[in-house]
Amino acid sequence: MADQPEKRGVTFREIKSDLLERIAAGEWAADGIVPGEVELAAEYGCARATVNRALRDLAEDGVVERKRRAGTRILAQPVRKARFDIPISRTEIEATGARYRYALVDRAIVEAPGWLRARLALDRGARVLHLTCMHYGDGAPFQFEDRWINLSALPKAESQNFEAQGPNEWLVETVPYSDAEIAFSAIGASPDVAEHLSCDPNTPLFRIERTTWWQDVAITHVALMFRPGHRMTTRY
Amino acid sequence: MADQPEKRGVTFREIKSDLLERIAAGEWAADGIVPGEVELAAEYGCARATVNRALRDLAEDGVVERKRRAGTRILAQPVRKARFDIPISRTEIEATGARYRYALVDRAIVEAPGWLRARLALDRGARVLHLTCMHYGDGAPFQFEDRWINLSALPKAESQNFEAQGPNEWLVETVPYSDAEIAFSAIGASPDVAEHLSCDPNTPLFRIERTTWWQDVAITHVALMFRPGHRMTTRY
DNA sequence: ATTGCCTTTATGTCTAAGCATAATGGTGAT
DNA sequence: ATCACCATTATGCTTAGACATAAAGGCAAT
Repeated sequence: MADQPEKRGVTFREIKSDLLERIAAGEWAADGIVPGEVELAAEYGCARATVNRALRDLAEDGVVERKRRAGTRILAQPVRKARFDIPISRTEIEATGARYRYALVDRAIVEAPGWLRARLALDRGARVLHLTCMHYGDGAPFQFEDRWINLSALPKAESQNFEAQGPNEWLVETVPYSDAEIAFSAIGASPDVAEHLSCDPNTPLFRIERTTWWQDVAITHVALMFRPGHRMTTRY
Repeated sequence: MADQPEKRGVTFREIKSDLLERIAAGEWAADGIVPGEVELAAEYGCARATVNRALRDLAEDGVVERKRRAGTRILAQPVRKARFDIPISRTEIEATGARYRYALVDRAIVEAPGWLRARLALDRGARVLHLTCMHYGDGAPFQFEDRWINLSALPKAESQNFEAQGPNEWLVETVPYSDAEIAFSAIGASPDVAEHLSCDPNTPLFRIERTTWWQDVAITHVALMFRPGHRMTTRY
């Protein structure tokens, strides 16, 4: 049923898509366990590493689940995994061909409010830099940024005025590769945000919140509110 | 600078995180090109395949970009890639420990409206199945589902009444592995949706829209409106 | 100057073989 | 019966070597 006796080896892509078809056809639906790598390699007439690569790919796509010794199990209800690019606002705007403009709205050094202390695991009385900024595309409001930077983790931020360059870009340059937690949600525009985005208060806005760590110490927390009607899209 | 002369081989994970550190430290920031695989393999004292695995992983994470012959380039403004699990509502609700309940609100076979024809590339006068459903967690409204199914692509759907099983689960069983486009946005609750989600009209709701194809023919389009305050979270 | 071809080169992938590791299931002692 | 330990086994990872392929850059003919 799956026989590719090419002289040149079978590719892991071929194996992957063949396996996908066979899974979709329900070939192993019974107990949900796929034959072992050795068996599949024999069947496809290739090395085990090639089957391994195909199965590893399928596992990354969320089609199967692999556990040592237990074998490769087909997920009954595949958890499809969508991938999103998280661009910085300049890139996102310029990708549409629009002219990007940045503006600092407000800058203040304050004691971290309770909700932020909890979120970033800060000490009582920790000082944070609070920035609010606007990002425009072709002059029209695109995104409102409400950012908090942990000054004890990133004292350099205190000497930045963020008038010319947005904190997002500065942070990407300064702390480029960090861990992050990201959350998507909807929120009504507060009067202040509504003003900046030129919309009515309580207009539903798409919001991204992101908390960023570097080696387990919290660096920054940001809420990004997009102009009304913004859609974030991907294919998978 | 990077010297792991262990007797047992260096792992690709070690190489990956070491490379990340070196990239973050700006070691090759100048022209943005990382040494070739052979060179790195010599430096780490491991096989090229191991370096390859590490670099491939970094490329998948959006840290570097790899091109044949051209080498491995560090992305100046790394497009970080977040991965989201797209669960079906039953799974999502049961994962919180809540009791799941499904209800069909409405079912009708209609001519596809213009916006849907455009989106799914349907012929004029194409018939579609329009379903609206509710998903509850511990009796409380969780998600409102507004689904359209292309009957010419999936005639089997017509004989389903969807009273006991939601269309999402049925589709996952029936057309398991398909292509999809997904979009996140915010929208105000329509009076109808507000009623079902027990909230006020115009309450900001997080919305997921998904269009699904199987072999280039559109199967279904769905809009999922979540209860107020819903957050969709991931780490990366 | 432009076009087309050819060489070089770095990544992409496959093979064959081996050791590592985690989970399972059985065995034996208490 | 219970629990600690050990053997088994499927996946996870590394090695060393080879061929494939795409892209860059140079060379040559137009």
